[in-house]
Amino acid sequence: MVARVTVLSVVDAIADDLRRRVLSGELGPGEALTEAEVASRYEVARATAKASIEKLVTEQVLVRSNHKTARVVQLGPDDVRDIYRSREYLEAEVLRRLARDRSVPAASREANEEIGRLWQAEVYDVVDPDMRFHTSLIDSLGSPRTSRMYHSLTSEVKLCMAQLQGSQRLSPAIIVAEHQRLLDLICAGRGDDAATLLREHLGRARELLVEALGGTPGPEATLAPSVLSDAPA
Amino acid sequence: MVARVTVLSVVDAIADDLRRRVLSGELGPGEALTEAEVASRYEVARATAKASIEKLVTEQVLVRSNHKTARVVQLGPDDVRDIYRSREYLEAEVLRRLARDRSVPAASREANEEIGRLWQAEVYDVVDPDMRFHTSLIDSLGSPRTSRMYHSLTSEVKLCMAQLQGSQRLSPAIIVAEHQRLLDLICAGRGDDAATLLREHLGRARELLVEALGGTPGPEATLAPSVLSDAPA
DNA sequence: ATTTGCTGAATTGTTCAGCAAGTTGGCTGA
DNA sequence: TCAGCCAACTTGCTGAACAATTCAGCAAAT
Repeated sequence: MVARVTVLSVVDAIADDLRRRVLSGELGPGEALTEAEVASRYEVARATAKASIEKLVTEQVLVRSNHKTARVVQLGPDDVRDIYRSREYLEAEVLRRLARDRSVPAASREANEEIGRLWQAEVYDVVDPDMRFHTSLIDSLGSPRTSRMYHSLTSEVKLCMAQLQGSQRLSPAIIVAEHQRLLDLICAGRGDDAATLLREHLGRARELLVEALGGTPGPEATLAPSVLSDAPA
Repeated sequence: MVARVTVLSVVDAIADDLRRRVLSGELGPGEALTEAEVASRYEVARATAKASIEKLVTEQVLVRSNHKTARVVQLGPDDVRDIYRSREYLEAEVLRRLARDRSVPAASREANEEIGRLWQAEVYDVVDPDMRFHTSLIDSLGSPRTSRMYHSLTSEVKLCMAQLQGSQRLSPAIIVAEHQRLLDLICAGRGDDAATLLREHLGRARELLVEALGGTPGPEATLAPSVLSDAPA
């Protein structure tokens, strides 16, 4: 095994900082970022600033068309629906595969326990460990490309969160219970039921986000949470 | 509908041409591409060449680490397995969704018919319409992000093909039959069976590729092609 | 014989100044 | 009111330059 250290180029370092500022809400949706501004703020040449901006454009953190100045991406209701639909597609099949092998990732268990621990703390931020729960499911497959695809979605989810700070959150109690139920279904080899529960789980979060963004709720009726019950298959 | 023309920047045009040269096999795996070479070949400034190269690096067509010269990516057996596994994950769930709605995309039908048409031609290239068959299944969902994720995989599949020109191909007859069967299963609402057949279909192509790349075949036994029969569910 | 250190060529990372082309927003004149 | 025009700003690209890094080869030291 080769030991690896990461040497950040200036371009990467600036891109990282800009990404952080967008994700933290310091740069709001639609905000303009000219190359000259970035260059002077970080005291680098315009070419360097340009490269950083273009990197974030390919990551979909910024948007820009020819000869126009880059802006922080603005996610609308349709984007949120699409992001969550794509999450469902990928994650559902992963759950089926895990259920087939009855393989419950330890990292997922731990992430869910963490949500449970900070459940009754004064201020809790459930987003981060929640994300870890889902990504650890994906990552447990050991498929770099699948993980990479899912990562591009989670980064957009984080962007959603950043763009509606202060909106009401889902109850951590429900989240923890559903996560646990997902793991149980995997352990029981019930892939279809896990996929169905995942649809409800993600669907609820999605509709909350869509509503918070001012969109009208989707047409699909909330499914009866049949698989949440403990009735044997 | 507004008429749209796409104005390619110089950077994009060069990136497109380099990509074409890699995919056509003109640039073999591991081949070096220095910024100065690209700059002089296309008669542009080095900064422009650099941007083109970096674009292809983010697309995974080229690879490069800090201060090293970019090289055409070399896909090994593990890469091929990972690419096809990821394809399976994404495409299997899409088939289930399509089957749920019994929605058979017209474009997929057409793409498969095209494979059938050039089946007995002197020289046939089945790769392109085959790709179209699969992508049209994904695209029929109308989810930009799902399509984008799948596209990143198909471009790597094309790269595989480019890197082993002359290896034996699968029989077009079998491909057409299995594609048709997939569409039939979708039409019949048998999502699970479609997903299973897809696993076999992609698995066979994958093992052929892995073998051609000198890897040892994977451990999984070939499944009995039960769903290929016409027995009712 | 293997390691170490040096050196020079090649390559990348970044800067700077500048020009052409495109966009934006405000002003003018009908 | 509003189309058209102009000026300021911004991006796309260039060419040259310099610093930092990699790499291969070779000599010296262990």
